[in-house]
Amino acid sequence: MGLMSQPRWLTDEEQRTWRDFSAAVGMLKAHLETQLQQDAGMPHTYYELLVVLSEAPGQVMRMSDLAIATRSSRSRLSHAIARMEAAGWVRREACETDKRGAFAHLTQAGLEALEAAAPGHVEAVRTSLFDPLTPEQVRQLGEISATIIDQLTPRCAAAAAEELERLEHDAAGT
Amino acid sequence: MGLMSQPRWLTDEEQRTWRDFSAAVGMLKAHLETQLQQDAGMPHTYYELLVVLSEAPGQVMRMSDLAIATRSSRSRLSHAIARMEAAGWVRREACETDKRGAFAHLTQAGLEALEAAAPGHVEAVRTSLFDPLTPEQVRQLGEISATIIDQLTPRCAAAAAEELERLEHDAAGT
DNA sequence: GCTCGTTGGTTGAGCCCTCAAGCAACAATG
DNA sequence: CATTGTTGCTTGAGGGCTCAACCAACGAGC
Repeated sequence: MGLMSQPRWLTDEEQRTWRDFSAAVGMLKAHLETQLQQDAGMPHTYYELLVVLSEAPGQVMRMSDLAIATRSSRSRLSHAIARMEAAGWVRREACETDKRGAFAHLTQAGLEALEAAAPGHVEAVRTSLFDPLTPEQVRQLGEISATIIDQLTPRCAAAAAEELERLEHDAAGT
Repeated sequence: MGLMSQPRWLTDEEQRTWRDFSAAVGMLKAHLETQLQQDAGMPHTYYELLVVLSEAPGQVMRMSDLAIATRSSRSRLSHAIARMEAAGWVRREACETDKRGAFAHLTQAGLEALEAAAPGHVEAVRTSLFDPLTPEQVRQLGEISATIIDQLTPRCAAAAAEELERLEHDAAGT
């Protein structure tokens, strides 16, 4: 966009939609966050970590992979795993083949914490999101979400593509 | 729900929708947050405070009203206004009629900060949300959001409705 | 007037996050 | 090898949020 271009302001309709959407997302997030915090004593991000870890073969993942899978920064993951290790839900393990690496290993206590937390959380998602929406709306929400993801992914995709191209170019140059 | 009732797990379809929705919201939020932080040096919540304040007559609001209007806790607002006052965007003013009360007054610098931040933020909302969606999808998103808000409002709505009714009743009583 | 509950607002501790810096182990190059 | 850059992960500082505790000012009842 040009430096001096007029900003394309939102129409009243769009503004109303945007505010409702913001409010809905905020309320939903707050609702799920407090439910999980009160009933299971963990923030939602930790719950997601437990879910992803529990689905991994052997309940073990490289820190880096876990970060990517949960769209988390390395730093955040490091802090989070530190706290979850203190809670006894997870154990760090060294990597033999690459001594920089570290594994996060879901413990039995972690699995139990997840299993205790899951039903309440799913129920909350159901009652606050899926139950009030019609099946058609659920479908629409899925498509809308996919579109937004597509729109926002380019940066990573571009970086990845660029990376790939650079590698291929380097390879071609040799 | 009964104590021992089987949790109503999500179907694969629902699970996919939920994960996409979570991802979309997370990415959108992160995108807007970093845009605003980098271009205007403020978090999104502060931006919202500036917007609401700027729309108030005289650019002044009671702390309490501002908290309600932005769906913020009193505590959060207090901390936020403290920081925004330090940034020179807002000034606290005492209330004469109720000496407990406090006003938040948007300063000229605050208004300018908002006007500087707005175009970039709106553009970001456009390009990441409204542009990629069809008008029909925008309409759908509005309805979906309204439904979610309805579902999650009961607590506040009950209080607000009660308040309104009380006020009307008082007026009728005179 | 005094008490007692409520209301408006602030404060401090603690948690989660981000950002930038740091460090050790690897990998490629000369 | 030695060097240089990169990768995998950690750390510390600082910001924003919540929660509970707090305080002052109001207001209703005796």
